[in-house]
Amino acid sequence: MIRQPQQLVLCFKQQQQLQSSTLRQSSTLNFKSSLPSVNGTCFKQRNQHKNFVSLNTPIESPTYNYPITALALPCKSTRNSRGKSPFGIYVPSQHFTAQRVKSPGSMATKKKTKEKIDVTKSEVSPVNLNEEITKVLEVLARNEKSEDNVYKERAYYNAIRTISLYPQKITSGEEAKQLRGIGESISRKIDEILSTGTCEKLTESSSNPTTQLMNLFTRIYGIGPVAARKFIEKGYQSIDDLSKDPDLTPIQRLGIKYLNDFEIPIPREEMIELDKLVTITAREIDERYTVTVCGSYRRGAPESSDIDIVLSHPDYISSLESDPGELLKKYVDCLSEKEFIIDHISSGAVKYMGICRLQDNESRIHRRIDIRLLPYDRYWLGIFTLTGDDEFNKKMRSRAMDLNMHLSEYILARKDKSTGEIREPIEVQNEADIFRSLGLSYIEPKDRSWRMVRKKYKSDQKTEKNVNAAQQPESSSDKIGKVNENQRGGSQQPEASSDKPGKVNEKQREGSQQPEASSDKIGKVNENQREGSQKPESSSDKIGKVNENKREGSQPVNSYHRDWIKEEIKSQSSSNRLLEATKRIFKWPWTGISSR
DNA sequence: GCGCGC
DNA sequence: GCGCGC
Ligand SMILES: [Mn+2]
Ligand SMILES: [Mn+2]
Repeated sequence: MIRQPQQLVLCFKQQQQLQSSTLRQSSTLNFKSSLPSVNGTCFKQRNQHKNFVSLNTPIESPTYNYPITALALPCKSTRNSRGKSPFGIYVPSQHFTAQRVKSPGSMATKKKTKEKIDVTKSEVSPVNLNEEITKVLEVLARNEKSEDNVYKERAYYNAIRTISLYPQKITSGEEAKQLRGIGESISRKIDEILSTGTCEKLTESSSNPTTQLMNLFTRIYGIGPVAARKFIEKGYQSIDDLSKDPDLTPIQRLGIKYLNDFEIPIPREEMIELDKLVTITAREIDERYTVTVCGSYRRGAPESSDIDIVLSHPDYISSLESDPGELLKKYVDCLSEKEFIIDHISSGAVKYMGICRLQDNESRIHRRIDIRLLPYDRYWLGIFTLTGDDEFNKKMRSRAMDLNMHLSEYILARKDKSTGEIREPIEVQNEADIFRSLGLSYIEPKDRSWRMVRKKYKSDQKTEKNVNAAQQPESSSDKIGKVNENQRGGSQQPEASSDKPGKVNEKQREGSQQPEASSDKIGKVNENQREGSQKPESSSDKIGKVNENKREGSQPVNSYHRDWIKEEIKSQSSSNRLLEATKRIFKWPWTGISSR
């Protein structure tokens, strides 16, 4: 029985990121399954946010008459040239893997294409010499984001990163095209920018009212591409129009209310004050709370966009019997009583999102605050994930998949080869354990900002000790003192404090204090640990006070400069091969950027 | 990439 | 399913 081509809807959410090459329109896909073998063409439909696959081969199956919603299953990224099964789809009650067919032609042309230059392989520019170009590309990237074209957005950011590192002023699109991340389309735009200062795509979009409105509306917290489009279809022309809509969700109303404040970055000085407040507040309720401010702040960024807190308590661990209870609520209530938290966006048992403000003076700006309650014994996985950035997390999880493992803030585990089932967790006592299990060299928090565009750098003095730190963030012209704070913070590795969370043993289940670091770490533990203070301590934001804070009995002031041991960089640099391998795996080596 | 809350 | 978080 011959059938018409069937459409499959591919949903890429919550699955391994699919490289744009995998998603390119007209890619031929071949599905091998319990159903007869089929293949189809991948395409994107206008005004649809999903990717479709139309089947070229007719299929006969009981599911034929049903709309088939397909999920892309974990797939090997295309950079894995061993390329087992780069694609898989899931059909309700049917489960089959699929293979992307590489046409012989495309293989041949792939071989023919010239090796692209990796700018990070040689000396990079300390400053962005091509700002004229990257500025335009940044707007184009943001436009694509508003339209929900995440792959195009990423492509632009990749290009921007390359170009901003390029050690010369680019004089032609052809020159730029030699670099990785810049292809036909962007190189053409570069020629346009060089001769006219702008490009057609930009002028076109900035004169297109719909694009402008998309950009405007998606700036509002709680309004994504879908909602924005809906509001535009209703005919709204401004935020004023929008705010009269009865269908606005409470969250979107907050988004409008605080639109201006949310776009003001949080300087690191303020982050440190916020850190102090949230740390002290937890101690006031219960000494056993552990508060760690993560996100860009932990990556050492000079500015942050919000406050990301990992909260942990020995009463909540990753066992079926353990439940989060009111641990998070109690903490949030306390912060609300202090009138620090003033509005709530969402509030669950393990994740809280809200709005806060320091009150010491009227000029304080409203800030976004996120709090995640994570199992005490999974503390380090939580820290790792919540430190990010998102691109870094994706790459790490992708790496885990390549190794047939699963990585999330809750678990690092191997998967069963045949069933794909997640097996028992791999022990994680600190962040270094995660890198080790993934076969990677240790990457410092300050080197984990893989998404954002590099802004300013000062040329670097490479130390033998820290081979990773090819560059350090340049001091933002304002504060000199901040630089030291950042650099020091960057290399500071909060690991394995004497009472660090992460390990649950019998004692702990009874709610007693933490044991010492695991034995395999002892050799690396420095003098800090032997002090055996009750709680992870912290220094204030000034280097001069570090020693002072190391004294036993001093109160933790914030979570950042906690008196944890520094992961021995020496052990990293001793394995230069591992470092080189790590850089190879991720094609974009970390460049020392600290950004939010 | 994976997970939370609505 | 959307929007958000990293
Ligand atoms: Mn953040
Ligand atoms: Mn956040």
